[in-house]
Amino acid sequence: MSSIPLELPGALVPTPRGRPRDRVLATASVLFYTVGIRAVGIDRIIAEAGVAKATFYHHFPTKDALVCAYLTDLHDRSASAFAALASSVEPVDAVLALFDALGEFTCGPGFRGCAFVNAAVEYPDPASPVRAVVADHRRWYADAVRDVLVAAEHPSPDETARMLVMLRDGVVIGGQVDDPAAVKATLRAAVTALVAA
Amino acid sequence: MSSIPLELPGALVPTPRGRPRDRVLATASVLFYTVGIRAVGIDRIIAEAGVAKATFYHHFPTKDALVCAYLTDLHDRSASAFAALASSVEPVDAVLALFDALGEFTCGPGFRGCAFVNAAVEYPDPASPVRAVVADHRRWYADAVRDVLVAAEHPSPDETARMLVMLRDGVVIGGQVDDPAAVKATLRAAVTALVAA
DNA sequence: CCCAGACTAGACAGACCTGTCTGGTACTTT
DNA sequence: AAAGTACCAGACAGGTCTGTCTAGTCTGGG
Repeated sequence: MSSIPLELPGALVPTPRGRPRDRVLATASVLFYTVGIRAVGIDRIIAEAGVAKATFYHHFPTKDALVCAYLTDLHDRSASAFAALASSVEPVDAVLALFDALGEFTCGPGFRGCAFVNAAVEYPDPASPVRAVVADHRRWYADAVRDVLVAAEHPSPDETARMLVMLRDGVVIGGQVDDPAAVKATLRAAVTALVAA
Repeated sequence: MSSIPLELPGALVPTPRGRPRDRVLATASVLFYTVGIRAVGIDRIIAEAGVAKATFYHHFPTKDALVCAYLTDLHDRSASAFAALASSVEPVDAVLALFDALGEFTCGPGFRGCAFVNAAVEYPDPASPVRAVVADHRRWYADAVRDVLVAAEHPSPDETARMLVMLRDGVVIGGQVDDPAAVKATLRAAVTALVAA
């Protein structure tokens, strides 16, 4: 999920400087997103963050806790970006603006899909704490899209929001696995079709 | 991808009996899909398949080769199921029938999303052989949906097919991460909206 | 000054990973 | 009968994983 820009850690957390905990989180965010969560070990994270292992385990009790912190941090920044973009345009234009931004985002350098979906794939157990963070994020996103439609006085905001969430997921997967430019080209027609329905 | 039933190995390959190579492939298919590819080691696969390690490496040179075989096998069965379903109804009804089946599929027991998308998430490098199998499958699926629309004499089969692929990806993700029943309920409205557009 | 807490470096345990290799059994084909 | 092949069991190598632990350094507040 996370819908809009600010989902890509690499583009947002380029500073590996600061306090050790922040360095770990920033380094882990980039590595988890670009390489995968299971594919990155603690040793690599602490080496690239320039932090001792004991310091890492002082701030994060387990690797899974770091994964949760990574996703929670990303959610906070995504929600801020969403709110900023949605409030910067007229309510009627907000949906199109948000999905235009999504199309640009998927075509950006280093795009590797939705960090939350990817995390869910790597954590198949729905009872996992990581999945709880993912579920929270997805609930927020669905509600946020619905609120935008309500503000635009759309006649059926609930069902349309659910369809737009589906579309967003499809765009993110297509941009990750297929050709992002082709996905972006198809996106606008699909949005207008669903909003008009 | 893989659109329709027959993507879930567990429901299709319940027989761990047969020749050793088939036992390995059947066991690996279930484990890869339900637990994840990186999360399952060779030792577990050969133990559950009842096969010696040397026999495994006699049939599959590496684990990645087994992953490719798993996806290729799944693609073959998915394509057969797709063709069977598409040819069993009138061309005009084929799209709805296919997406109805998809909705049922996502609500089925043990549904864990699209095996090809999940594999792509676990193999971030687009140059990986696994990603090549995934890309082939996705090309096939997009073409197959387009062909169905052409047979139904849809006025814009190409763009509509691209939108329907997006929708399919969204449905699969939603069914995997959110509530499958809710996704299924939204699906039909989205299909009709996109096909009518 | 003193001391608590954050930090560093790095060894260590115990488990797991992929892939190789040895040695032996059983079946099938020539 | 002989040979080749498919299969079995399991040790082994070399590496990686998470997480713990020891031991020592640095810094800021009282």
